[in-house]
Amino acid sequence: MPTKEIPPSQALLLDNQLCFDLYSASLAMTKLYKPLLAQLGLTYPQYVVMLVLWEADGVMVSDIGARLFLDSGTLTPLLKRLEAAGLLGRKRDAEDERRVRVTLTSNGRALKKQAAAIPACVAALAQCELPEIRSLSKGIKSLRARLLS
Amino acid sequence: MPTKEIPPSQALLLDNQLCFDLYSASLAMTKLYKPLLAQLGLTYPQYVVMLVLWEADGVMVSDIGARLFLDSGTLTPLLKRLEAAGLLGRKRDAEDERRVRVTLTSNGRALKKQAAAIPACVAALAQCELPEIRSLSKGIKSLRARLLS
DNA sequence: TTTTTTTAAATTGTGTGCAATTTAATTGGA
DNA sequence: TCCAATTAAATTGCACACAATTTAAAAAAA
Repeated sequence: MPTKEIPPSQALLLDNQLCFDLYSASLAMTKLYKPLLAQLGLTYPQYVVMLVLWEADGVMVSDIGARLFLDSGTLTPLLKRLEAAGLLGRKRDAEDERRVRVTLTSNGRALKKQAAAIPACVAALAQCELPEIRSLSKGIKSLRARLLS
Repeated sequence: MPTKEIPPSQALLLDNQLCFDLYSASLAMTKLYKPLLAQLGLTYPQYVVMLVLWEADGVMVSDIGARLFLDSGTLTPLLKRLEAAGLLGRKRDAEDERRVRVTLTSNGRALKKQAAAIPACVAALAQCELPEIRSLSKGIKSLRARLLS
């Protein structure tokens, strides 16, 4: 069985880099989403921010960052674009003026209905069955947890 | 067994998006590589370009793009930075002046020795055993092939 | 209470990704 | 042969990611 160590001569082969599998598959996934999200006027990172807000509206920028593993340097300009698009509002918290609370507008909430069809559409385009998705998802989440620890 | 379809009410939950697992794990992986690659003066995308060239030197920009699924809009400025760093040279092909051939310098070839330790180092930091890496890699490569088809 | 430290966002600067366009060279017909 | 498609890089413009710094506010310490 192929469980031997990788010889040094093959350690740097591109095809042996799990990092590149993740990197290239993530970019390929984003390309698949692009035409679907374009119909909603969203980029992929904007879409995942909307996913967070559709689950829990009225959260702080830092809460979104903790959920998505992104910092304010990424989120602040992205949230400003979503605000300019009329999908959400940003307001300093009265309790703690350091924090900024993000709240969906009615347009932002309404967009969820249009997004509802996307996951099934992507699974179909990717020719993915549910068991494979579950298995891959579990393995990648487990890896991610160790990468971030 | 948990093989039932996902109900519509859960289809948009962030934790059910394989795309986000890939996206966040890829970014986490890049963060793990960053301090290691900083010692070589490389970013992560620059590193994968060097992996390609260490396998096959003297290839065209389009060959690198085909291998990495990246276009000239991404590669041209990246290759210019690697050229400015003294790791490679870019020269118009005499056979076909549209094409640009990329060739490692002696410094670029020498850097491979310093990079040799990186894969094992990453696997250790990620607390990854070889069977898990192989299994994940196989599953993600298979998915990527369908995403790009 | 006053000062120091910590914290949350925002800002700045660099390096990707990629769509769309441009430039220049090659190819493939009329 | 000449000229219209095609092709390979480069260029332009926009949107991330993220390190490093800044700003302002809250919390902790002296």
